[in-house]
Amino acid sequence: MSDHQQRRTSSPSGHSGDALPPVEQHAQQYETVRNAHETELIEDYVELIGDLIRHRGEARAADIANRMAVSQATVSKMIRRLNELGLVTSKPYRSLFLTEEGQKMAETSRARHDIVLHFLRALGVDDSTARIDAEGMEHHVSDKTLTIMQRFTEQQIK
Amino acid sequence: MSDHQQRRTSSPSGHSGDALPPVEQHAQQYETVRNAHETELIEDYVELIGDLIRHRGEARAADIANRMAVSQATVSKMIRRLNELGLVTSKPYRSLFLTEEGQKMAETSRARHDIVLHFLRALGVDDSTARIDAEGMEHHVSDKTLTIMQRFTEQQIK
DNA sequence: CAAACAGTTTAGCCTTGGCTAACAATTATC
DNA sequence: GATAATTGTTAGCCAAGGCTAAACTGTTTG
Repeated sequence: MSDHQQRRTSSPSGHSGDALPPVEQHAQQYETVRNAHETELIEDYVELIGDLIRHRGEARAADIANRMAVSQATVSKMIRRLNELGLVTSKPYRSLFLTEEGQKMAETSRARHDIVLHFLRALGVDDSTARIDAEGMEHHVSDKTLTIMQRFTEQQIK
Repeated sequence: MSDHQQRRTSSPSGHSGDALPPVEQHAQQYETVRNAHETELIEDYVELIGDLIRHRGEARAADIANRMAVSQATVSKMIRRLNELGLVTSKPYRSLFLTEEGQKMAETSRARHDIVLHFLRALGVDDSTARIDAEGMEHHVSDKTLTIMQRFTEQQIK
């Protein structure tokens, strides 16, 4: 037990910033972030594969490596994982396909990504900054917040 | 080279979603995210240590472990890294202190965190969701966007 | 003041996600 | 159609960030 002692009930001296959240809530914040990190990369790959298929007609490992700025070996290894996870199907030396589940994930990711990106632009962020920020943020925005962002964007446009 | 072939200049069929960004830009997005991930955890630890010191008078490994929902062994190992990075000083079995540099990092992180958190609340996100989202988002929001968020929050309040 | 307990550290393990180098297959080119 | 170039795979390395179990230190308390 013990979040150490509980002397000094309120904040000690006149410092800035909010109070510390209760331990359980605080712990949950960090856990949520760690969980997001586990799926994040997977989603990025799947999303990119989906985008490549949509925009170029096929997804090849070399393209993925280029666009992710990562070695082909890394992509190859990752594809094996995606296979094991049942997200893509692939025959050696051939281009990739998404499974049902993979397509669903790609779709969800892309939708989320778009909402965040459009939101940032609606907020007044320039395009290239918005793209970079969106890429990082998308995995950490809850559905609730996503909904609010979407509403905001629509209002801004109308 | 080659982002594979460039046939099909514009987007193929009437699909939704934005076009793919040019390879270099796309690659940079992913690189930025990867870089953020490297510093992210470090910043979280330093920020939390700073918060504990500010709010409780001291930072002990057990508190960190509790609040991060992580084992003490993990914290211990991390503290060694923070030491090597010159961010904290520690004597064995004693509580932690931030170096000059560590304090600067804690301060910056906290400021960023607060901006994002207050922004989300100003947007209309409920407190506990805002806290969780802020924790994940803070490391992926550029300075430019941060400025815009801050402006937004101020306007909302006034 | 000795024993029990709480806190810390160390050792050793695991998975992820990078990398390079070497090799294999496919595709393009002469 | 042989050879060169491109693309894909495999093997083996590394660091980061988790974990558990065991050993050690410091503090509290009977």
